[in-house]
Amino acid sequence: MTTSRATADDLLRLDQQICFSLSAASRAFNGLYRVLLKDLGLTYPQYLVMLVLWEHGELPVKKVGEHLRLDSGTLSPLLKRLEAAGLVRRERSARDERSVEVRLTEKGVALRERALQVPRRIAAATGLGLDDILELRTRLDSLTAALDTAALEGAQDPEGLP
Amino acid sequence: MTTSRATADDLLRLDQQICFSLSAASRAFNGLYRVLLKDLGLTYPQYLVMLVLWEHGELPVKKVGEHLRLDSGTLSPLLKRLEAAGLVRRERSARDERSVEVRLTEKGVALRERALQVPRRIAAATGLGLDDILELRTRLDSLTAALDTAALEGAQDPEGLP
DNA sequence: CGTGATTAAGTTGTGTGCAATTAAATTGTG
DNA sequence: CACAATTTAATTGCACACAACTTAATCACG
Repeated sequence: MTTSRATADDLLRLDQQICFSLSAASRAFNGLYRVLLKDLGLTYPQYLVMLVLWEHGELPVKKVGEHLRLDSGTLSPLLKRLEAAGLVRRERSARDERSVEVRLTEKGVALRERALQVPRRIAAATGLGLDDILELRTRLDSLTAALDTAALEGAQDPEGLP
Repeated sequence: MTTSRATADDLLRLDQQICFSLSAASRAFNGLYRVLLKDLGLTYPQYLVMLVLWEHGELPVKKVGEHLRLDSGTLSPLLKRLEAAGLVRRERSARDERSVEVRLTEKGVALRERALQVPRRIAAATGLGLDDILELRTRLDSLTAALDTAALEGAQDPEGLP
């Protein structure tokens, strides 16, 4: 037990650095988006929803959730706020009354024009070139896929390791 | 107006991919930690606090917040929960009665032994080698620094761009 | 010494994020 | 057709994050 103590300690310290770095980066992004989106009256998750709607026009709540990996527990109140802000309308689908269609209002469509400047500012703030950004995105996506797989597998102890 | 439309559209789509990738990765990590930490009875932010305390032993709330970039609005209730779980004690400093010292209990110290296995599982789940992990950490840290600087500068429109 | 500025925690309010549950509609199957 | 299983939103409850504010203690400076 004493023999592997030093290594385990190192891992614990390393882990602190890794998980901290990730959550710090995430919150730093969030903070910058908060500043940039303040004028638009949007939060960062609300902006993500609007991006999806700007691209697809009209979608059931379910599809919005699939695009963003968010469930109805998060989306329902968020969409209510967007509706209260006059940016979207929610209507029960006539074809399938379980489903609720989310549709942009004129005001919601119009907001897109003002949002067009956001990505440029974000890109500038990262201090990274387009290639670096794309590479980072690729890395993050494969990391996400790996983490999801591990979580689904119940996160058993990795086999074959001491 | 029509001339730059396509480019701005592309940027908006690109932005969707980048910001989504980051928040998705962050939440995927969170989800895996949730699974791994369930046995320990800790949430991910609580685990971060415990890591800091395991390394430093005893710290005022202020210092914990500096290590993790969290303010008292987040830490006060979190520390109360850790105290209710019997993992830490909070005591007003005798030297400076504005300050509250957070100290591990015996139970809190003991929990460290069970936490030692977490980083190994996380590392295994990422599917990355130690070098890749360290490089990713470096990238994320510099990204965080850049984003913080931009946010502090009020996120003015980047100069010299159309 | 006294008073205004500063600092440290805590509190309040808003907005996610997610698990668990509920309610309603649809689908599949005998 | 009837009825169980599934699907879709919504709701509830808990735990962050963070802004804005409050309270209490300390500091700084005349």
